[in-house]
Amino acid sequence: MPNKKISIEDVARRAKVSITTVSRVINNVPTVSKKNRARVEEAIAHLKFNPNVSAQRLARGYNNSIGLVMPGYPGIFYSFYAVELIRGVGHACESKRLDLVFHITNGNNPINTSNVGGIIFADVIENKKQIESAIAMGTPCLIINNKVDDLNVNYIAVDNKVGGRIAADYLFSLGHKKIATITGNLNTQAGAYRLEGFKKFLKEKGIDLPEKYLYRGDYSRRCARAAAQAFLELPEPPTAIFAASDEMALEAVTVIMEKGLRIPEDISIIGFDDNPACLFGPVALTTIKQPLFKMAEDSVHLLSALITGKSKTKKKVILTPELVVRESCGPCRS
Amino acid sequence: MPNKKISIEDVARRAKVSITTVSRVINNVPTVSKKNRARVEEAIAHLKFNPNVSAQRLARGYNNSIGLVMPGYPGIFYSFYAVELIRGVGHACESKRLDLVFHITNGNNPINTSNVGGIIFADVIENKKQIESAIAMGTPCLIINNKVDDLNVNYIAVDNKVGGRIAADYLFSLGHKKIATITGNLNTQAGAYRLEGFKKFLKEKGIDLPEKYLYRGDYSRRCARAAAQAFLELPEPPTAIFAASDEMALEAVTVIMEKGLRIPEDISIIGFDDNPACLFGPVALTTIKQPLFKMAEDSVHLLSALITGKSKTKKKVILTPELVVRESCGPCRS
DNA sequence: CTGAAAGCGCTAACAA
DNA sequence: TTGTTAGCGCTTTCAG
Repeated sequence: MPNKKISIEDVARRAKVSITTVSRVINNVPTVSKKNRARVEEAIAHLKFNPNVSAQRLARGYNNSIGLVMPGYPGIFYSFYAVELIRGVGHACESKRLDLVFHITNGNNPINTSNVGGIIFADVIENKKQIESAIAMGTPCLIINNKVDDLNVNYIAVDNKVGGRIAADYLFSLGHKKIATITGNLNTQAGAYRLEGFKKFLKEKGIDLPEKYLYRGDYSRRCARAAAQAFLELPEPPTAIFAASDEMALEAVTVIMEKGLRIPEDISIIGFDDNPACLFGPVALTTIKQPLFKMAEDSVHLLSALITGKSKTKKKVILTPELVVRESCGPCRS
Repeated sequence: MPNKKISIEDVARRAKVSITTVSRVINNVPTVSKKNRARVEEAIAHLKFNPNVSAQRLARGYNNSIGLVMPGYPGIFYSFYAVELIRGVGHACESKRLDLVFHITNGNNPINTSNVGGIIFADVIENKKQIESAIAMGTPCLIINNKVDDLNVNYIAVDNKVGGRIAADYLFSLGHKKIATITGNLNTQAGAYRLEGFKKFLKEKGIDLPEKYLYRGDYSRRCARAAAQAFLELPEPPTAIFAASDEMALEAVTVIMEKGLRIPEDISIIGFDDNPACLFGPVALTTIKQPLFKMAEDSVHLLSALITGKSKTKKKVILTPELVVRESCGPCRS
């Protein structure tokens, strides 16, 4: 079960140098003669030597691998959100040659921080103590997509309130007054803030958001379907709908078209995310774009700087989402 | 940048025992007196001690973490396939308290096997040498969803030929003769085998699969859309379509309904995967189910047994996919 | 049931 | 430019 054990010593013996020299070659330390370097490289190649990472980490006293902690609630993996983060963090780690240690958490299992240099928390759901304890251990932490100001921790988040606001603003500018929304999971900050920004703008314009136009969803297609059906059965159906995710918007589109209504002529619909799936289906979806992939990549770079000590101060980055106009919204006709 | 350093020694000091005893407590070695165990546990809790994983691994000479290597071609993360594997492997590792080291590979970057106990390769695309070299290093390897008999390596795969066959059989049993298919990426074994099984069955029944009914896709919605459009424009459109993934099937459904045709009355369609998304949309999708999540979980268990030496022999597991009948296929009417 | 001591494979002063 | 040596924090014989 242990791996074959070709150690730095074997390499040193074959190259007829000290292990220090081998170590220098491994670590690209310049002060090695051309001749010795060549010999060492030959030996490494010949023996198919790979340094023992555990030994390196132990000796160095630090560890540059990155932990990614993903909340494990049902359905999260079917969200564009989760996939983009995994993809972004994964690619960034690969290109920086950092090990990515992936965890799915239920919020309770404590994380042994000793085998990662830092941790990226993808959203915060029921696992604040986890974060607190990681911070207490002195591990650099970074939270994605949640403003967590009370913990004094690094975060990169999108301004979801502004996102909700932009959606409302756009629909309003098109002349809509009867505007409904399918929210995300309101236990997530994203869900709650999008609704908040959305509602606030409407209120400023003197538009009411009655209960019947407010469907509390959870980002799932199931909810979106139920919501859309409910809206359409209303005596006064909305003329526009804001869905807190593209997935939900797409499902609403399907329901609406099943009923024989047209988009955007009869109903306008706007999503959130800028999921590539927006481009497919019967109508290209207008949406609010949030740079998930980039956030994920940036997180790795930032955390990496924190781990290596290149960056010392707490970073709090807020990105602004933007409107992407496609075909699913049109002027209000009624 | 290094973590705070509370070591086993600090714990020993506080508990007034030797570090050996502390080690025993950490590792649940039974031969520790109740009294000492309690003292050590108190000290561990008080000091918030976490064993240094790198030191443990170095001392033990092995490492029970699991590497998951995912091919990095564009679009893979938008597949149900990839997500299910990540989810399944992730959950299994979490429940076995194994570290999961996640890699996205382009096939070239060699993998340093020294920091994982074993590796799961999620499919094999252009990275056979990687696998070979991991095997050569003595690292237990397991391949998901590819029969790779020439490498004498462990695998868990679904029988894709049978899957394709089941699809053809079902459509044929419904009376269809004009059957088209949208294939997956034919560079993947899954894509190629599904087509092969599908074609073979048809041939056995004396049914031809003309070029016009064969669209070489890549699992993307884009392809599916193009394929469906092409089929519908044919002078003699097919009465049934087999799509090599549910995603593609779903997109085809959308296209077909956009044209005003009904499913399954005008065209039957069957997918592959049993993606939960099958249940949504205008018509519940009939599909071929493959147990991706379970395969992923099983992979972890199997690999773990291989790593710890509990299992010695090569395992080659072939799972059979099964038909899931829902609403998208009906009898041939023409 | 307990502890002393010898490494695990590597890095990083320090000396040469 | 090189090599010697002392650890990094833990596990694991081996005595006691």
